[in-house]
Amino acid sequence: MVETQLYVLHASICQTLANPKRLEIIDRLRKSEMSVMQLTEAMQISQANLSQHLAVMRQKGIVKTRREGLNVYYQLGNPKIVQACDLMREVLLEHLETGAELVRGKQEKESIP
Amino acid sequence: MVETQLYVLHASICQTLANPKRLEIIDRLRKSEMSVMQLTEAMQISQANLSQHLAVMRQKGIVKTRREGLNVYYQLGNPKIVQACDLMREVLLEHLETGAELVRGKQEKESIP
DNA sequence: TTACAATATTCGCAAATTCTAATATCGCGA
DNA sequence: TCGCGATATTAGAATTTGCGAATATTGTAA
Repeated sequence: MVETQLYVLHASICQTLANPKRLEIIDRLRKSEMSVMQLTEAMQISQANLSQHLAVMRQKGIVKTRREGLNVYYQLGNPKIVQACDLMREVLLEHLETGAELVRGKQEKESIP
Repeated sequence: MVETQLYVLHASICQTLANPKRLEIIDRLRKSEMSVMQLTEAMQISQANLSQHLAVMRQKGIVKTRREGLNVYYQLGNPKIVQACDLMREVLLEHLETGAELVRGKQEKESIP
């Protein structure tokens, strides 16, 4: 089944977005491109770790790069990424509204009727 | 930082979508609601495992349930989920077009310039 | 060519995920 | 109440992921 392969690839895209630091990177890059150094300074994260996250996103086409001397500038690879992230954030916020527990550590499970 | 917490929650939504089986479930539910039994028969997966996946998605508000006698019917909890999935699939397909390696196991890394 | 700054990669380990097997719960009819 | 079908939960092993530490690469200027 070719469908199965698509789900696997699709899941790997989601997996790439499934990290708070990477989401913050995306959020910062939506305003403008940034160099690795700029990102390192803006975020609380080591340069090596940042570079790892960027590599993961690069391989999935989520960000793309432009070199300028010693610096490498990262930008979003596809505007649809931002749209998808915004949609997911809306889903999150709507879910928080109808059951405002999650915000402060209460992990009350959603019950079945 | 309240932002950080949001990124963590957002990442957990993405994590929930980061599984091929769960994406297939979402894809099946977009057409119509289905009972656990119907899903079990339609997908190649054990009932226990399916139930686990459904529980994960339930807790994140991605699916919701309706009971009818012994059967529990699942449906999507928010139409925006489908939109987000479609967008991510477009990103995936566009990325595959510009570098058609991934499809057949060649994991050539995206290089920096 | 050498040195240095910016960035990337590799390695090893703790923590998180996923799956199967086994068990539990829930609703209904006899 | 008892038994059964549908669904849910738990436990444990195997795999994957995230991160720090160390090291490598790349581009530039002296």
